[in-house]
This record gives sequence, structure tokens and C-alpha cells, in this order.
Amino acid sequence: MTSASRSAAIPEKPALEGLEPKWADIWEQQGTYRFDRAAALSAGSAFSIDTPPPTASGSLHIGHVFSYTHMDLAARFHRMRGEHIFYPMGWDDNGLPTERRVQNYYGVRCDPTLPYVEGYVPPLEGGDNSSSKAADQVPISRRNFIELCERLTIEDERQFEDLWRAMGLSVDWSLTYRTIGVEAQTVAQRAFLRNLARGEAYQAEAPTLWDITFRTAVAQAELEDKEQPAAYHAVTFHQADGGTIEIATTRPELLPACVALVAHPDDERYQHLFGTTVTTPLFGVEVPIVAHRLAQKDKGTGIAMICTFGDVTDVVWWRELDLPNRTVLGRDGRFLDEAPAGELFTDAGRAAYAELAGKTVFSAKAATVELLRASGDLIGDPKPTTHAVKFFEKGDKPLEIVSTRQWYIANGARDEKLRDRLLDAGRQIDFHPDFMRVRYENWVGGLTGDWLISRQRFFGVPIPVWYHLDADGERGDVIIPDEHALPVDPSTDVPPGFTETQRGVPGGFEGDHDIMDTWSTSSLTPQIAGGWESDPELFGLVFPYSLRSQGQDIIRTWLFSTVLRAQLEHGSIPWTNAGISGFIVDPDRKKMSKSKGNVVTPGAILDEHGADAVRYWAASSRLGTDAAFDPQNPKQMKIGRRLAIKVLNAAKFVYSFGDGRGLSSAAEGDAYRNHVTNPLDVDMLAVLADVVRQATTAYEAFDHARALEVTEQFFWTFCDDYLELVKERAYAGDGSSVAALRLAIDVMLRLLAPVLPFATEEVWSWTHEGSVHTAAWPILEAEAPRGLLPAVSAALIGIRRAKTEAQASQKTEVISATLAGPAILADAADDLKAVGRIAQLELVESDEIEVRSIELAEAPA
RNA sequence: GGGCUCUUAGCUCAGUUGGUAGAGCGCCUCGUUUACACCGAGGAUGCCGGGGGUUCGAGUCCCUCAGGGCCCACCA
Repeated sequence: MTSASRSAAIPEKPALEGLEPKWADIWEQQGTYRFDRAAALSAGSAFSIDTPPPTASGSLHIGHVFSYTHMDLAARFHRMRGEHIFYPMGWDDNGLPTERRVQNYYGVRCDPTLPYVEGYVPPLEGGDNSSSKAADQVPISRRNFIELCERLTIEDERQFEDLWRAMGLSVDWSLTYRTIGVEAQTVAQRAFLRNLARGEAYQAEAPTLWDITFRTAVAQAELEDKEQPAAYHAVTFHQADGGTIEIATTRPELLPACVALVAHPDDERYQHLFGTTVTTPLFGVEVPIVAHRLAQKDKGTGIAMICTFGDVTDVVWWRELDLPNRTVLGRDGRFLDEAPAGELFTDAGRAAYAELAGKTVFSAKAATVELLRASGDLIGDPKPTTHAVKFFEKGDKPLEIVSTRQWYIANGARDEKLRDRLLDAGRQIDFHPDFMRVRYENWVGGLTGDWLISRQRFFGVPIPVWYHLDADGERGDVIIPDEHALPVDPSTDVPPGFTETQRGVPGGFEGDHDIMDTWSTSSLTPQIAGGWESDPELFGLVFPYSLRSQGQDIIRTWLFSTVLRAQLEHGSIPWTNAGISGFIVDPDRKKMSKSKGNVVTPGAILDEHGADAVRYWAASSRLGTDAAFDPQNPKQMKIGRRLAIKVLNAAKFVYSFGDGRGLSSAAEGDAYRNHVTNPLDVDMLAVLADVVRQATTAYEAFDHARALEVTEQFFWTFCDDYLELVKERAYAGDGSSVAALRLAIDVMLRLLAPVLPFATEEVWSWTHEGSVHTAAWPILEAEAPRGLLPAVSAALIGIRRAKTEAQASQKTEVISATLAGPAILADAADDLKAVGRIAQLELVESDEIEVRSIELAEAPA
């Protein structure tokens, strides 16, 4: 250990510029953030982090930086505490967002019926929403499509990684995973097969929320309400005795799918009608009038038509009242050529339906209104209104409900025991802040159906099953792969005991065409990153994880589904702590989102202000608290930047008082502290010891904002008051002050290292070997503070005020001054005289600290 | 309609078990000092959303009202 390798030269004019690439490179070379598995094994524990894999095809916004910084602060604190940090990074690259991006970027779309083309060159490179219309997209084979997905996500992921490195995330980049990767596919399929074996996964034919654009089923958790214009249409149904019943509907086009009218059981207006029938207008189908508690007396006319299926309430009625299914909408969102209830229609009804067949919902509605008007069954004009309609969160058209066969995983919605287990698991997890648990509990308690996991898409983890085909070519029993054969793609792989020639042949087999929902893979991130089954030693070390860090918007999806999978597979919670970050809102307190167009991308912000400054901004917000961000006026960034620059300068100043040799262990610190004898120096360290205790307690509770606040507050007092008070002594070579300054800077650098990793590392490198980020978290033993430092600070402010009021320079000599204050001030009288340039200082004992009199020398000419 | 959360200085926010209202930014004044001009020093600024209650004492606890935000439910 030579002195040359021990420290870098202290620059003449320290600056933040250039620190990020410099230290990112060194950290990578030195493996500063590598998970030390051997050490973790011998310690028998690790601090493991379940990292949110960002959607690789999406763009990052400032909210990501916010939430990922919070996670990194915890990682860095625990690392410095000597824990072994397992901090992987994942990319969520499977699923619809990637497919959509690939379609636009390359101008293609997937057509699974087409053959694979070797060396395929897409028509476009770098397209976006505007440059690629769906109609112009070139159809290509599934395999070609997936290859393009792979190509683009790898490119996107590289850019993400660059950004995370620039931000100083202390991720172990050798632990990167992809949700489309082989390991992830294996884990997702294995977990699914185990769910299947235990009866937790099952297939069912049921009304399903269906996106007509993407032509896939979607899950409850992916729904989003959007306000849509609509109109109430008053329509008459006919009673056998010639009477009529008026209903109001916003979806008159679903009249051919009407299976009943429904009113509330307590509604006197309709009680006498329950059990009777009416015929539908236009189609003449006889439907019953039924009672159900979900019917609302005050909506419309209080009696509604039940159609298969206009909305999720229809599904409930249909199921609970055991009504027939007369679906009229196809998977493409158009009316079927033949209505399933067609045989019930009158001749006129069949003619009316012919007008609707093949039309979209929009056109069919217009056609139906015309027909109703002609038949006299429409009362008055439609009344415009707006109402909330369910959309797929990534879709542009309202969801329809169609009957399809899908895969489900039990999630407690229909199983009280499982629901209780999930609620209990939620109570075992420490949420930060605690109230976020309520959101989880609300979601669990409000689930209305099991989790639909199959998607009729292409780029994702295939459902790993085949089906026997009977003599008629109809699907029979499920064929399951061996776990050791995973991952499998049933559309190209052959099930055990079959040959490829039997594919699609009666008596042979057929692969399941569907893939799994993205969340059914990402709900297994702890298992994927932790080597579940593939590396039991590692898994035993990291699972359950120490921390899950994520945004509050995905509690119902990612957090819930992860708890569910861990509960089903391991009977365990997936992590002991869940840190939930708030949203970033714009100056009008609106949540930032792509659709509002107020998203701020982090690249330019990082370039302009520097990573430490941006991290400071993120760190000043507590978990669970929304933070306002005004890109026009990024004040918070400036404050962090100022702090980082001050750290550089203050440390340089402190190190200028000696040989710059630092302290790398608590033991050295103790030895160093033996030199600290001056009462003011002792008291400063005592105050600092308190700060260390508070910051430590705060970080232990994932309260990084509090830790930063107390540290920063002390740091500024240290710079503005203490440093000024003792610098004359330090210049003179006083050992007590120099030792105290060094020790304090070393402690503060470590306290600030999680927030300002670049500036603190730069300073640390001037006087230490090794990284501040693997240095020990400071522990300062000290007596309780005597109150000397704050008293002297107050006295100093009084002296400065006197000079300011005299409009004199702070440098002005003071001939004599009388200072009132506690007796303890006498312990720092010499320092006060030095900093105030006071020739004669008289102290008067008093509870109040004030300058009683002051005589300034003439200002120098 | 239900749940959670927030409302403190012009702005962004702290305020631990109840004990004299805080910080930063911005603003005003001063300062050209050998750590720092991406600087330093000093100063002003409050019906703590409204109204009740508990208490010797409430920003803090309870009730209530109002207004933001988020989530869920609400498609007739």
C-alpha cells in the first residue's frame, strides 16, 4: 500500500463535470457493486432486492428515476452496513408493448400462417406511431416477428442500462435478466405447470374482456376507465297484452343479444312483472323479466335490458340468473354473420339482423337506431351523456365481452381461504409507508374473478401444453411437458411420445397457441433472478427477498401477483419489505402520463444537472409521497447540485490543512479522535454523533428523506459556522481542530454517499484507497452534546448581524465587543474572537445570546 | 357511492410521544474574503383549509364540513 496508490491528487478546482463516466467505469472495472456470493454464504444472509423490470419498449420518464433512486438509496445504505447486496436488474421485454413498438419500428405485423423467411429484412427501421399505419404493415411469420422483437429489445435495453449507469444505480450488472429470456421462460412455465398440477391453474370457457384491436383477452388488473360520450336511447319492449315497457340503453345495437329485462327486487313499479315475459323490439324474441339486487332503481327507467354481453354487470346477471348466451359480437369487434339467436327471431327480425351483420359496433348502433325509429320503438331522440367505459390500459377502443376459452390462475376471488392467506401475507410484509398495505387489501378484497393469464398474442412465454386431437380433430386432454424439457414452444416443439407429422392430424396433437400475460412472468421476478430450482443455494440465500421497490400504480398488478405466486408456490411472502414510491406530478398536480403529454424524459435532465443533483431531488421525497416536478423551473435539482459542489469544496478545504490522510475504519477514527481536545471540536463531534444516529435510524426505516435532511442540515452548519470558527486554529496547525475536521468530513461523506455517490466517491478517492460505497457506515461514539456548537453559532450570527447592520464587510476589525450568553461560550471565546476579528471580547452571562455592544474599526480604505 | 391520502410562508416541503411555528427556493439588504461567484453574510414573510370538541395547553388527538390527488365500484 504505497502512498501513490492510496490517494489521487486533489484538483485545483474540483467540479462535478466528468465524474459520472469516470466513476461508472471504475465501479464497473473494480466490481464495486458485485454480489459477493461466497461472503454472503459464509455470513448466511444477503440483502436482496426485487427490482422492477422496466418495460424495455417503453420510454423512461422522470418517475422511473425517482423510484429507482429510492431503491438504490436502500441498497447503498445496506451495502455500507456490511450486508451482501443482491441487486439484479431486469428488463420486461415480453408482451404487447414490445409487439406494438416492433410493428411501428419495422413496419411489420405478425401473421402466424406465413412461413419463416431466412435473413428477412424489414421494410422500415426506426419508425414510430406516425410513420407506420397498421394497414401498411407487412405481414411476416411468427418466428420472423419474434426475431425482430428480440433485436429491438436488446437495443432498447442497452440504452436503458446506459441511463441507469449514468444515474449511478449500484446494480450488479452481471445479474441482469429478461422476462423473455430462457431462464424467465423456464421459470414461468415451471410455475404454471405446478399451478396446473395443484389445480390452481385451469381452463374455462367464459365471457372474457376482449380487446378488438389487439384481438386478445385482457385481465381485470389491466383495465382502465375512460370517459366516453354516449347516449341514452329510450326503447319499448312489448307485453303479450299489448302493453309496453320502456327501458333506457346506451347500447341499442345489442338488442339482438338481449336475454332478459331486469329490475331491483324491491322496486314496486316492476314487482308485478317479475316472472312475466316481453318481446324485444325489431327481433321479437320473448325474454323474461327478472329481479336482481344489482339493478338500480334510479338509473334510466329502473329496468334494464340484459345482453350477452354489454358490460361486466351483464356477465354477473347472466351467470347468477342462469340466462342463455346470445352473443352477437365477434372477436374482430364486428357483428357475426349469423346471430346465434337467429332461429328465435321473427322474419322481420332476421331481416333487421341482416342490416347489422358484419358491421362494427359504431355502425350497427346507427343502423339499429334507424330501424327502431322506423318501427316506432324508439321514444324521442337519444339523450347524449358521458360515462366511464372499460378500456384495456394500452388500448384505444372500448373493450367488448366475448365468450372464449382461456387459462386462469386462482387468485382468491372465488376462494375465501386463499384470499385470507393473501391478506395474511400482506400483513407479514412491512409496507413503506404502511398505509400502502390498504391498497393491496382493497384490491384483494375487491377481486371479482380469477386471474386470466392467457393472451392471444405472439411475443411472450408460450402456455406450455399440447392437446390430444380426437378422431374428429377436436381438442381432447392436455399433454404436459417434462419440467426438464422447459422452456418449450408448443407450436414448434413436439410433445413426448409424438412426432412432428402428427401435429394437427386427427388422433395426433395440437399445441396451445396462446402466450402468457406479461404479469404472469413478472410476478416471478424473485424466482427468475434468484435461481429458483436452477440454483437452490442462491435461492435459499436471497428468498424471501429483503426489499421490493416499486411505484404505487402497480400494487394491483405486480405487487399483488408476486405475493400470489409466492404464496401458491412457496407458501411464503416474497419479500419482507415493500417500498412504494409516489408519483411525479406536474406543477398543476396532475400525474405525469404519456396520454397527458406532460412526461419528462430523464436524459436531458441528467445531462443538465448531473446525476447527484437528480438523485438529491428524488431522495428529498419520502416513500409514498407524490413529488411535484416542474421541468421549466427545476429548483430542487439546483439545490442538490449546490450541495454536491459544496461537498467537493469543503472537503478540499479540510484536506488542505494537512497531509490528507483519511480514516478508513472506525478504529482509526477512534484513534484520530484522541487528538480532539478543544471543547468546541468535541461538541461538534457530539452533535455529529447524534446526526449519525438519526440518519441511521431513518435509513433503517427506509426514510431516506429524513436521513438526508438531518445530514444536510448539519453539513451546512458545519460549513457556515464551525469551519469558519476553527479555520484560524487549523491554519495555525492546531491538532484538535484538524483531527475533528477530518473525522467530520469522513463521517459526512459516508452519510451522504447513498444520495451523492459521484461527488462523495470523488472526494473519498483523494484521501482513501477503496470506494466510499464499500466503506463502513459510520458509527460515532460520543458524550451527549453540551450545546456549545449551537450557542457559538448563535453568537457568531449576532456578531455578523452587527456588522451587516453597520453595512460593513465581515472582514471588518472589531475593537471591542460585549457578548451576552451562557457561560459555556467561554470555552470557544478564542474561536469567536478569531472569526469575528475581535480584539477584545467581554462575555456576560445570560440566558439570551446577544451582542450587547460592539465597536467596529474604520473600514479599510 | 366506498377506501386511502393530502391541505403549514409567494413556491416546494419538514414538523417524531400534544409544550413558544421551521428549512430550502424566491424576495430585500449587505459583502469582491486565499474552500467555494455554480459564492458568502444578514433580514422580512404564517387565522398551520373552515367549524366544533378533548386538554392547563392542539399544526399535532377526536368529530364535522370544504377542496385537491390516487385507487376501487358505478356503463341501463
